[in-house]
Formats: sequence, C-alpha cells, structure tokens
Amino acid sequence: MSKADETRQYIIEKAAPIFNMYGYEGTSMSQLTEAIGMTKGAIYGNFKDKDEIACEAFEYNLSNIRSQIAAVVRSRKNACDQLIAFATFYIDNFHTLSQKGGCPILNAAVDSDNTDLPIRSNVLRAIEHWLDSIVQIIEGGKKKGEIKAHVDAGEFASLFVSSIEGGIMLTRVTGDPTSLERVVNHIVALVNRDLRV
Amino acid sequence: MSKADETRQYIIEKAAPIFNMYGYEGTSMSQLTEAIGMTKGAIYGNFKDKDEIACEAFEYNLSNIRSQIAAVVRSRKNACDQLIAFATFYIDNFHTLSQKGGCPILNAAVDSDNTDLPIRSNVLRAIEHWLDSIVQIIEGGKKKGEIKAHVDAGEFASLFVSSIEGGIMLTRVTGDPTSLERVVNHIVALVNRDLRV
DNA sequence: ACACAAGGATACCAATCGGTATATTTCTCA
DNA sequence: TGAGAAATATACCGATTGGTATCCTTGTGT
Repeated sequence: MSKADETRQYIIEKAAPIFNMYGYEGTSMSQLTEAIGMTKGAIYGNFKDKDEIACEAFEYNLSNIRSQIAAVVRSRKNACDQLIAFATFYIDNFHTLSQKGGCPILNAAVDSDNTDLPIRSNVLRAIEHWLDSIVQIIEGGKKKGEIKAHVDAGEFASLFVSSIEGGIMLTRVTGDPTSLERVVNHIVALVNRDLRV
Repeated sequence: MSKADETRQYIIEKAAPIFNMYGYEGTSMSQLTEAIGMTKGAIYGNFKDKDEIACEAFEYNLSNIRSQIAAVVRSRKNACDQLIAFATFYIDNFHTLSQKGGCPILNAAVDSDNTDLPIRSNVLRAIEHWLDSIVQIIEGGKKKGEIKAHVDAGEFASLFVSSIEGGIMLTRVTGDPTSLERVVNHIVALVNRDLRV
C-alpha cells in the first residue's frame, strides 16, 4: 500500500464515524479536519469532494460490520443457527455499534432519501446485499435439509431486516435495549418454529 | 384564532413536509421562505428560531398521522381488528406518506440522534405514545375477552413499531412496496394466530 | 376617517459553508 | 546529498448559513 493509499485509508477511518453520527449535511469539513487531524488542503489532495469521502466512509462502515457478521455466521454450521447468530449479533454488539452512531445503513438510508446524493445508490446496494445474504443462508439450509423446503426466503429476509432496523431505531431513541431484544427474540423464535426442520 | 395564530399555523403547514423530507440540518431558511411564500423577516416575526419551527412542524406531522390512524382504529370494534387496521393503514397510505418524506418519527429519530437538538425529546415522546397506543388496544382487548389474557402487550408493541418502521425504510429505499407488505402481513398473521381469542 | 399597533418586507450582519490556488514541507530516489 | 516530486499547510474565494434591525404596509378599533 502506497503512502497516498495509507493516508486515504486513514482519512476514511476517521471520517467514517463522524458521517455516521451526524449525517451528510450534518457533517462539515471543519468537523472532519478536526477529527482527522489534517487540514482541508490535505484532505482535498486525497479526495475530490465531500461526496467521495462520504461514500467511501459509508463503504468502510459497511465492510466493517459485514466482516464481523461473516465471522459469527461462519462459526455455525447449521443454517438456522447461522440466522440466529446473525440476529443475535445486533444485541451483542449494539453498544459498540451505537457509539459509532448506530446502523450505517439505516442512517444513510434516512439521510439520503429525498435527495439525489450519490450515496443513495450505495445504500440501495447495501440493503440488497443484506437481504440477499439472508436469502442465501436460507436457500443453503434448504439444500442441506436444515430448513423446511416451503419457506419463503425473500419474505423472511424482509422481516429480518425490517424488524432489526426498526428495533435499532427504537432502542437508540429510548435508550432501552428491550425493544431490540424483543425483536431479536422474536426472530429467533420464528427460526426455530417455522424454519428449522 | 387571531391573525397571528393563523399565520403561524400556515407557516407550520408549509414547513412540515420540507423538514420531513430534508431533515433539520438539510432544511435551510431559504428553502422555507420559498415553500412558505414569505420572507425571513415575516417568519422570524412568528417564530423565535429554526428549532421552534422544526419542533412545531414535527408535532404537526405527528398529529396529522395520529388523527388518521385514530379514525381507522375507531372504525373497528374488535381489538384485534383495530390492530390489523392500524397496521394496514401504513400500506394503504404509504404513497401519500412517502410523498411528504416518509414517516416523521423515523426521520426525526435518525436525524436527531447523536445531537442535542430540542426535537429529540419530542421524538421520544412520540414513540412512547405510539407504543402506548398499541398497548392500550391490547389491554382493552383483554378486558373485553377479545385477546388472550397471557399476551405480553409491551412485547407485541415493540414488534409492531419496530417492524413497521423498518418496513417503511426498506420500501422507501428499494422503491418496492413488497417489504412493507410482507411486514404488515406478518403482523396481521401474528394478531390472528397469537392474540385473537 | 384617523391613529396606532401589528405584520411583513428589505437590507443587512458575522460566521460558516465547500472548495481551491499557491506556498511550504516532506519524502523519494538517483 | 541534492533535485524533483509528492504531500500537506496557509490563506483565501464566493456563496450561503441562521438571524436581526429597520422600514413600510396593512389591518383594526374608535
């Protein structure tokens, strides 16, 4: 990795939680210079504009969570257990996630709808990727005989993502983890009752 | 209603969808003057600052939705049917709601977390009110013998609010109503299977 | 019809916004 | 070690931000 790439990466890492906490409009270049510890000239020497930093910061936040989830999912063999581990991840890591501003997908989604910001397409791709990863686990489980064949994978994925995102929002606003716990418990029960063979 | 109050109300009505679409930071006074059709001097003659307009706009959006929901809920006698009508409202009125920027609670929640904006307390109250209205319907249904006595009202309320908010987000991002429909259908099935006597 | 108060428009404020031209420092490699 | 390139800092740009002091218009009560 060249020096320039290292600096780029350093800037993205420092900018990522700022954008996630305060949003695109809510984050100013002066907030970024302070958090990054570099001047505007230096930052603009590495990125063409604010949009580019925001998009790459979003992708950074995303890949961070994805790799963590991939790890906990990989630690289980059974597809149902993988889904449960996936859902439980959000309870186990809520505090850490919340300190960095909450779920980047939810934040960027609400932040960028009603706008024509370039990050919108990133958000759409991220959500489709998330839904698809759930679908893949279910379809894999069906092939392995671990999940009932008649289960609608897309339907479950919608339910999974919707309720967890909503649960995160609720828990962040109320400051009470109960909402998210209830949602995740419901998903776990759903897996054991309706999906598991 | 005095002239001043009429003007205040007029400003709030025009400002409400703007704030809901673009958020607090994302909405500028010049956007407001354009939408309202009045000058800054006139607006600041009726409100002390941007925060005050934002808070009252939020409350306006809120009471708008609440009265609509109250109407569809009142149209049913059975508590289970009330819950179903409540949930179905979001499908039937998604398009209208979406044109005004989506769910004001979700938007304001994500917009104001990680900030010390005065609207934060309004959001918390709004969510507690929403959860409580679900709980009230369920407890009322228990007394009338329409809902099973062992049902955990708070748990169902968390699930209800979380999944609908998440479903709205998903459907707005993807532009596909399927996600919200699946979530609402799931809630309806839940009511009929686990709540209804 | 007149006086007066209230509502609204104009013109301005300092501060900050995102972004850039240029000077200066730091690094790299011959 | 010295020359040139790459990276960073300084200083600035016009535009826009939220907000206000002041002027003018409009409505109202007598």
